[in-house]
Amino acid sequence: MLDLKRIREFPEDIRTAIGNKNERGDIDAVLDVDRRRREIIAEVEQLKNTRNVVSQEIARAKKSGEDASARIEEMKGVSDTIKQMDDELRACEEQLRGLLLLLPNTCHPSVPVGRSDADNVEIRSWIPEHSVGLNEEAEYRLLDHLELGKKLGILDFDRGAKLSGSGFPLYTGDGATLERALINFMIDVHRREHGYREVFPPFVVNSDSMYGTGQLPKMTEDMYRCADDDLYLIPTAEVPITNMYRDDILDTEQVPSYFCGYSACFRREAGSYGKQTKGFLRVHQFNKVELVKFVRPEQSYDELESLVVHVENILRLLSIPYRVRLLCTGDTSFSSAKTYDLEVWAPAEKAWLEASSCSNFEDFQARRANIRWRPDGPKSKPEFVHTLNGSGLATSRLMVALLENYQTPEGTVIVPKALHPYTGFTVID
RNA sequence: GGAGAGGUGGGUGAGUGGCUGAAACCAACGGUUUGCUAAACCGUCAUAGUGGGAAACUGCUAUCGAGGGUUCGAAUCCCUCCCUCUCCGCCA
Repeated sequence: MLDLKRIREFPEDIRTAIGNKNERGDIDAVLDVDRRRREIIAEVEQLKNTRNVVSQEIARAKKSGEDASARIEEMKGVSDTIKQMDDELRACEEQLRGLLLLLPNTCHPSVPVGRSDADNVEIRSWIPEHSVGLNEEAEYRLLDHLELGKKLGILDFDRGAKLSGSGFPLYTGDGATLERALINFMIDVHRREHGYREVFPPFVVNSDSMYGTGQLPKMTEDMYRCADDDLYLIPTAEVPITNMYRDDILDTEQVPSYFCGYSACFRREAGSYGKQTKGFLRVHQFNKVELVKFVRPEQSYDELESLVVHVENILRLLSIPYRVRLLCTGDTSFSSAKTYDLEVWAPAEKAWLEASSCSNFEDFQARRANIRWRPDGPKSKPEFVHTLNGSGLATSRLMVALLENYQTPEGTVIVPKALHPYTGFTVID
């Protein structure tokens, strides 16, 4: 949610910023409703003041045995008017909130203005020595992850589809173990090396939580919902972890706080059939380790840089080629002010696959979820924190890159060294 | 699923129609005292909206789980909903 005062003060800037994001938002409506709202407030509060004062007089009069019936009669009318105006005010505020919830975050000035993926900017890349197929052809035909999965008996998309539908992967044997190893490995690195506190969140949340991080009201179509209980399956652990502190005021020393957590992630991916749907490239359920930070506003951009480095570190430890891209305004998501994507190289696909997205939301989510802190000790006035998160990382795309990069000419897959303590085996054959 | 209890400020917890934005205690913060630590004492100690002011600050309004009702006036009475806890049943 954007700051209403800021919209009042700089409506043109906001309009431009929203346009740059390929979004729309009715700034005029916001300003109109807000003006109307403040008019009503001025009037109704005057009346309430009168009512309070006169009620005191009535109390006093009654105590001393005077007749107060004239004033009581008068206040009946005042109360009725107040009731009407309160209704009108509530309607205004609901309308205003509805409008504000639909406005996207604005991008940071360092984000390049652009319309699509083509305008994203590569920041850096990292290619380990053993990599094949990035610039040169491999000496043998590379199998893609589907072929490898089938050949090695570690992925069974057909049976996954039988159980749940397409896009619900089934891992079997060493594939299941490898998946679990990846998750544990990543969490351990983040908690041991990078200073994140581990949480294991619920995988379903209520609608307040979904509003808090910005999935609702715009992304309704993309979420699985348990209608009987009005609960939603989380699309990312970002939702429960960020909402841990919804409606809270954090102490000075609680900021910054860093959390990492595993969750299964559920996405309906409505309307995306036909693109890149094979195997792991687009699924309805996947596993992800998420990083979430609650930080001091003035440090949030430094925190974004370190967040990206933490994710990169996982890929380096696994020795998987990747590149970091800064998303342009048009490609930056609704809630984000600045986003870096990390893409892993899949040599058989000959494609970069998005495996992580690291974003600074500034105070956009904090404002929606009402997450504040006291910047300067217990007496100081609460301010909104800045929130950030990044996938650290999603295993589905990572698994594709891992299998394809670590395959041998014989069609087996070497397990990266870093995972050996977690798998207990060093090769999948 | 059945039965019951309860939701008040950072915490505990008083408060059944007006003098209660809310006692008291604890925690926290500032200070006094004190060889040091501790103790004692004094003071401060919610949030939001809206207006005035350059600002420090200040007026008003709202808020005792949420919403509605009764009333001149509601933390307090009535209704609906939500949540938490306990016991029983069922189950991993």
